[in-house]
Amino acid sequence: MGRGDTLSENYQRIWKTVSRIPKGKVASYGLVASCSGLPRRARLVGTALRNVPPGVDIPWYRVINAHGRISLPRSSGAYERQRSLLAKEGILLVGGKVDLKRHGWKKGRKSTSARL
DNA sequence: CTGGTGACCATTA
DNA sequence: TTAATGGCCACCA
Repeated sequence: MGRGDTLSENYQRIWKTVSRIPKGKVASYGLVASCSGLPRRARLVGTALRNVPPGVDIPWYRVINAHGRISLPRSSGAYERQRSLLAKEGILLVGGKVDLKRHGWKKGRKSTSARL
């Protein structure tokens, strides 16, 4: 079987990584790229999320930019939709940004000590 | 083919 | 804080 880096395979890896982001957590495009074996390919993550097939359930809204901001036009309905879906999981935008210290996804880190 | 654009990012000024 | 720059590269006119 052809294993390599075709565009569709890269999308598959990206979608799989995004599906692993726990509820209540968020990850940056760059982190998703790295975790998918595609370092420095943050832009591809944006493209992959834009191309998620209809009907496929992927938590695309848990992906935001490295500054903790939503990477969609403020005036668009898409922005409000993402903000709403995040809020439903307890992730609120404070000053237009997500508190990454609290909601940033860290692979294999125990959430023992609670940060207030 | 070329050039512009974009759900990005780190660095520099 | 904002702005510019270079890297990355799929996609489209």
